[in-house]
Amino acid sequence: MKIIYSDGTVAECPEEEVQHVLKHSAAHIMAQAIQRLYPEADFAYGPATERGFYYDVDLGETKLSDEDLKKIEDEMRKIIKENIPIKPFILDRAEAVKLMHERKAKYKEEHIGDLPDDAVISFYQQGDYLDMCVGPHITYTKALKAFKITGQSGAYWKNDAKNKMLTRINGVAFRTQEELDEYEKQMEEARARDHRKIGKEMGLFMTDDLIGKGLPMFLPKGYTLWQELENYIKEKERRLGYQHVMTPCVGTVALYETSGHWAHYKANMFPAMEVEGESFVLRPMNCPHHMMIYANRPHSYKELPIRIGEIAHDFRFESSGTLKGIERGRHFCQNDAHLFVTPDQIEGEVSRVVDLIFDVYKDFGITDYRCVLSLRDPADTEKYHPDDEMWNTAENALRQVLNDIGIEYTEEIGEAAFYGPKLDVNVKPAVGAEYTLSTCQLDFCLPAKFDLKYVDSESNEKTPVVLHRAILGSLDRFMAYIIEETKGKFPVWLAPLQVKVLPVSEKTMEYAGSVYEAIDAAGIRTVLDDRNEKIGYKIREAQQVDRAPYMLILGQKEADENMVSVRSRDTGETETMTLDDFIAKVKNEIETRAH
RNA sequence: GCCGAUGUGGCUCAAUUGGCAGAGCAGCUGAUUUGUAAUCAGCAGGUUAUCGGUUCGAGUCCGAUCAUCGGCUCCA
Repeated sequence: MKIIYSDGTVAECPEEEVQHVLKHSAAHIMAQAIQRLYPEADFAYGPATERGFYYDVDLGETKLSDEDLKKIEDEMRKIIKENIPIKPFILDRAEAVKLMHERKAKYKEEHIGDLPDDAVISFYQQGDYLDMCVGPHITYTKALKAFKITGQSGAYWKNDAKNKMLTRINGVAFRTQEELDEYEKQMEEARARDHRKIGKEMGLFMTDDLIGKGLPMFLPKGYTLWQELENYIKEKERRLGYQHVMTPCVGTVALYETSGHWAHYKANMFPAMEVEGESFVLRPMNCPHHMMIYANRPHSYKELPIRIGEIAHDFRFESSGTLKGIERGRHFCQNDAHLFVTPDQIEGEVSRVVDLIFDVYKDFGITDYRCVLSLRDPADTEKYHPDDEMWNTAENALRQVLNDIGIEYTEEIGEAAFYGPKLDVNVKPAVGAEYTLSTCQLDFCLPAKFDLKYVDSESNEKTPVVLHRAILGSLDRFMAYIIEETKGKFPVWLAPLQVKVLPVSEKTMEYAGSVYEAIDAAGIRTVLDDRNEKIGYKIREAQQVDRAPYMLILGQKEADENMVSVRSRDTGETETMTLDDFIAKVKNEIETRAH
């Protein structure tokens, strides 16, 4: 595939650039189609992205329907068929501003103003369509062979909620129709493993308008899984010297004024409740509670680090548009802990937290994640606690530790908590945008606000440093993630139903009943399907709906030989063994948390 | 919150230009006694999200509200 650079050079496109150039040129072809259909359209940004491409357009009062998107798609096909040549040219800044001004391209004109002084300002002409763009692009429109408009949404100009909302039209582009078909197949599979769909199918959780939006409820099967996660992580933490506590979900406004949440986090909190002249809030996080537990009595340096953990219920007033099943609700349970350490314990403790994160990921087979060092945006004085020296110390310390541990990470500005920088571990869901699973935050701020102290070896009072960390993040979100990763086919230790006992007919019901009793008595989660149905019917439900790791097929043969036929959910194969061997096998898989 | 779309039994979906709200699965009852991904028959199940409007007549058209979905901003 030939491409043309902004200086007019034509060259064969490097293999690794092909997708990107196709997507970007598709965005231009789409823009041309939009311009033909909506001559008043003013174009903002139209880049290629990881998933596809989009163009942000100001359409004035015009609103697009799905049919309008189809019309744009049809117009794109016409443009491709016309096989229009794509030619670049370069202007100096004054000429570029003048041209954009003449064409009433006010977003492009503003964009020129944002470019550095030495920027080369290039344009691509594509028939009657002109776009300011660095390129490169395909040389003729016919080189775009496969694309699709996937939808529209709103998007703020320059990603800032204070700016005007533009219409973002999204699309995907590929080399061939086959690649496009493959993409659509993948999208369908992703939708099939969406935790909201599987959660409903399996009866893991529910929501109800009368309960309230963003407030999912865990049903018996979902709560079983939940409890396994809770027990798992608390046991891990206990062995690492964590002490678990329980604290209330409501606190005084004064508590959050002390912590600084009231100043920096109020927009994400449910409003205060006035009771008997006092103001209370549902807590958005439990850090202040743990600070007060530390402050409950004096501490010697010999006690540190002190590690306070809690499976903590928190409530956040999330924007309605951001709620998503159990991945993001207005109530959730953090796997939270606060580590109170001396300055020279920071590196060791951060390192232990990082080890714990990856140890847990290994247990769950999580391999697809991304580490981010989240820093403050110094310009955002509203969001962040104002103390440059504190921030510099904390950010440098955390960066230093990460470098010493030797993990790979990228730095992102403006992603820190209001009180300190964090290491975030991010993952991608089946549908939607990346989110944070685990986090480890370094905090020099809250301990000072709460005037926390310890006595050092020279009898001087010192302020401890606090690490905030969540390994499973929130249990809700972590559950959403493993539902999607496993498609509901949980490993035995997590499966809400571990063994389903299926008698072939009522003739073997009594034998099946005794097998069921023995499995149940062994502490394995089991159900006896005593319905008068054919074995194929029972298997189908156990496999497809319950997703039970093991099914026991019990007919006359098994009853006569006093054996069980074990059907595996994952292989579909059957093995005959004694009941004792089967129970031992399952218990072993539970204990070792086999994948 | 913002932009757009959607909302019909528990679930998945039908219902032509506005003209009698229907099917499959699940549930219940009965028959069948079954060998590795759906046995047959019958029964029951709905104020079409809610409220209002247009109309002789509204699931369908209009308005408001609520919820959900795809994004944006934000976030564990």
